[in-house]
Amino acid sequence: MLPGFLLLTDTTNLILGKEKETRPTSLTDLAKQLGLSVSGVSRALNNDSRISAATKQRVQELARQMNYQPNHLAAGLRKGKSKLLGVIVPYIDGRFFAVVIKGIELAASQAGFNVIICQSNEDVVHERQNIETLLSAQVEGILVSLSRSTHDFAHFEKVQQRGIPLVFFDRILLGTEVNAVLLNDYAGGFLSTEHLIGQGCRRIGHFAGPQHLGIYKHRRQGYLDALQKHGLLVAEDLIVYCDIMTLDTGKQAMQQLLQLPERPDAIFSSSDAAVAGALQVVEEHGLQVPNDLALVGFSNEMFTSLTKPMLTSVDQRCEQMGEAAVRLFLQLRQEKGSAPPQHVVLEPELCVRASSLRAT
Amino acid sequence: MLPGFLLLTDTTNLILGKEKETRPTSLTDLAKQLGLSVSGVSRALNNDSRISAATKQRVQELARQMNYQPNHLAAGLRKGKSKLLGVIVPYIDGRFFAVVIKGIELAASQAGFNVIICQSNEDVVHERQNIETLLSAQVEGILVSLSRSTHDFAHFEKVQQRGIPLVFFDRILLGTEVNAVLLNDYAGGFLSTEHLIGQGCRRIGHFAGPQHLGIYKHRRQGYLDALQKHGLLVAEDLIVYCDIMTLDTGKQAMQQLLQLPERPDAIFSSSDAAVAGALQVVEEHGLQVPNDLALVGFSNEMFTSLTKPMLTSVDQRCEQMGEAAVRLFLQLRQEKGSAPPQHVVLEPELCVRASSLRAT
DNA sequence: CTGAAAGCGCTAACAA
DNA sequence: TTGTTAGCGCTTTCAG
Repeated sequence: MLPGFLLLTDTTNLILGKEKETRPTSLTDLAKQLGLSVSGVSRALNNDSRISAATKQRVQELARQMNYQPNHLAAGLRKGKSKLLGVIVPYIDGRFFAVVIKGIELAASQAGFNVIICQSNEDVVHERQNIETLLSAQVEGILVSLSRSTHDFAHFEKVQQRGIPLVFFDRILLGTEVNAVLLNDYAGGFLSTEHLIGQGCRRIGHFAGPQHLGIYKHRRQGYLDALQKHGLLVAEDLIVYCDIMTLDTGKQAMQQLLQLPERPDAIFSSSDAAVAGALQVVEEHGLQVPNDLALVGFSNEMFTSLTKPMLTSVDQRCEQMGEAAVRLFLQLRQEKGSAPPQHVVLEPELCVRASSLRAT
Repeated sequence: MLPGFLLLTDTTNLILGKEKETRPTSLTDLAKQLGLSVSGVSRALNNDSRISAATKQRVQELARQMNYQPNHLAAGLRKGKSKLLGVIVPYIDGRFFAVVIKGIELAASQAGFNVIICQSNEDVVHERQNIETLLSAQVEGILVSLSRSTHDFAHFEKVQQRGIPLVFFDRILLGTEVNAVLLNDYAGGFLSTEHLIGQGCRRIGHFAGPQHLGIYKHRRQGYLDALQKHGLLVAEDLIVYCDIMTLDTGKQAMQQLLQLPERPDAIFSSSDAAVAGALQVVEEHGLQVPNDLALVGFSNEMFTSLTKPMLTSVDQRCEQMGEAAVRLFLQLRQEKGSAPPQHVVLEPELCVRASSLRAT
């Protein structure tokens, strides 16, 4: 065994205080000390207009001294407002959702909300359970990105009936009228493809994701329309449909396209991971990226700058998406559910890197 | 009284329901409907031993029908238990914390806890504020990974005084006795360095992080001890201290070491990002990895499998760390703060890849 | 086996 | 300007 543990517990100036288990100070405690009523104290602390500056002073002074901490549970119960915001994501590791959540937490805390995070693990059963959990926690709103296995809407109706604002982001169900923050995935597909065409590519392949999810469907449509606009033929055999988009499925997809009698000279992939896999396969075949075959991915993952060549990719504005979702929630809360559902659409940015920049 | 209950059982295929804003069903509502007392209903739902199976049946039946949702705020207020667990991390994007949080959320939800996430943004001022927020939210415990700018402990004492379990993970302050879940960073440094020595490297450089953080200090110590054990000289000019560890600081550090009269033949870096930067620089200098210069990073980031050559790295058991932190919290809650502070230490795993595997 | 009543800590009518 | 009172929804004694 290595001798390293000792280092972990070296100098100790005894900080852990188990002296006195103090119950948190309550309004009642303060009131007693001051010879005031609880409501008076409450008002003083909430800076109510009709309380003398002098008493406010006194109260706030003592509150600080006695280390008073308001009890949000109690206030929430009374006011019917928990100041809690629920978030459901398929998973939390992975850059996209992590950054979206960063944006959510930032915007929410600015508005005085705490954020409760749930993961559905891409499983609709979990997702249903998450909804229950969040409703029990009395959240004032729910932000959701759907699990991959969600095909119906029933469990969200309960939320709507309660009049709790519900905002979807990124992943929504096609054919539902809901409030949502979305990336313009169509534009992402269109721009990427047009960029490749501009680089002189003529046989552009596509790695497509599951088409019941709007994001993948739209990326594909953008791709198709760009081809059409520039008078290029759409060849269905150049499109590979992947159920999930990973490094490995990207490899397989690339293998498949390289078998074709006439191989593609570019790929627009709906995922960065898949395109990273493709890169490996292409090089194994002795082809040059980007000159023999150009690559564009989607999501602008961190690793796109670490491969060689670096990968061109579409940035999804993750952090803005989180912020926008919170803003939409705050707005819905004002409107008390009277407005029709709306979509906030963010525009993607094409980050051009070496994998699609041909020598001219 | 609202006549709205009936609507709840209506078949509604309207997707956006703005028909009727129904107040959530309460215990009182159920009690009235059943001709029972609230306490009876409460007991039935909590499966209390001294209630007839028959009534339990009846109650639970109606509860489901009326879509009853327990109010955790109210229960929490009454019982003094919120079933909320607070988490403070420096930031949430970046694989390490994201995965730790995944582990936390998983373990916590299994124990019936909801997780409130806060980001300190590496700022001690934020961190203090996060503590206030979480205390107000009446969390039953707090899991923290310190911000980079935290050098004192004052804001945590308040938490201890309240008797709220406090568990640190990964980043702790040296010289404090606290409950913590840690990686054996020392072993990580030791194993990495020994591995490089085993590959025939003799001048091994090190990218060191800020030494007031235990993690970086221990990694460096492991490195030093491994050198010593194998009779290699420690050269201080082979160690570069980086304030933050990014791709760019890694590049700079590598530049610096390549200027030396006698350049290193390996690097053990405290960070993957930095070692990825180093890789780029090394290749610009026309050197071969790993034969001219071998590389080992730390954290086992996803991109370590995407560079060429792939990067050897130390896996930190992120998900286990999250789980372990929750378990420790649950245990402390049982013990009511009578036990001395303890450290749970997880063993790292060296994931050997091409960047450190020399041809034999 | 079940009911009545008290109260968690806070806010907001209504009084004074 | 302050106090009184009631109650948010739930659990939990204490009595039946």
